[in-house]
Amino acid sequence: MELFKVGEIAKEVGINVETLRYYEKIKLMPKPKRIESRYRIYDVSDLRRLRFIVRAKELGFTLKEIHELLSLKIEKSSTCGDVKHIAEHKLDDIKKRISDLNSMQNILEKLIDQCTNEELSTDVCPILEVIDEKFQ
Amino acid sequence: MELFKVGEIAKEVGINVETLRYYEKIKLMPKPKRIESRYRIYDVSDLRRLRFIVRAKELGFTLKEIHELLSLKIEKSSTCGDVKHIAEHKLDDIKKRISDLNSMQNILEKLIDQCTNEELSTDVCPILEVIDEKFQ
DNA sequence: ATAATATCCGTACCATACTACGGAGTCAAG
DNA sequence: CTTGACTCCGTAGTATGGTACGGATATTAT
Repeated sequence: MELFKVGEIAKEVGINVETLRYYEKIKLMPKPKRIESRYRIYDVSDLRRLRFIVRAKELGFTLKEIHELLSLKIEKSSTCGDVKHIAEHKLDDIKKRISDLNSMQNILEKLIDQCTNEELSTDVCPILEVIDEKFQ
Repeated sequence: MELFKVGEIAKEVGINVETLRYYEKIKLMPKPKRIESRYRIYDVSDLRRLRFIVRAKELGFTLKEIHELLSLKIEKSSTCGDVKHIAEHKLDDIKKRISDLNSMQNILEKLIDQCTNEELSTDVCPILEVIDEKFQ
């Protein structure tokens, strides 16, 4: 069983120690076990959770949203409906994000292609075509 | 030709007037024309740009990144290579985002399905499987 | 065994992205 | 023709998500 001190796990995921303490403070990360010296000790499940947090942040989710995503689990039969409801909401949001990112991808590919072919300049913003694809 | 006062265009895209003034201050939005009273007057191209900004923000891009995306245009042949380079970078980032969001989508769909079938509880976080998909 | 490095904690500071305030001028409706 | 809503501007305050500081212990390397 692999264990990490705070500096080790922080380095592993590319954040710094203070940030990890901050995540603990706001309850995004659970309080870890301590050894006699009061040093924090993390295990692989902490590493997994932390990796998710870091990547979800890069994907543009707020810490609050990440917390909600991590809370999506069926703990008692009574909360099953709630979980489903929230998950459907998140799913909807994610589908829209994917769709809009796909539009951006298309535009960027077109733009790169134009650049490659040394086409003549335009004074417009190609990226704004994303909006044209989306609205009307 | 449709024209808007600051309050009208702000309402149209769902931000408030101060935010729009802020975007102008940081040069994310261009300085608009003024009528005699010094009131700002916006047109449809401003609306288009503003809609892009708002959605890109929701997608998790910072205002700086949005500025870069909006600056991606071929103005002189000399900048063509630069534009291509930046666009390729952005494209790469966007592709990775889409891929990870797809993972999340799969997990959420599975979770919703489990909820629908009233399956038994688990004390784990289903969403963390996203990480398992990514790191072998 | 002692120096360098890591961790502890609380608190203060920082950047980004707004949001509110307040006094003055402008415009539109009754 | 005035009253209420809108806009002007600068400046100050707020929320989120960290980052830095600094003195005290703990651990590790030489």
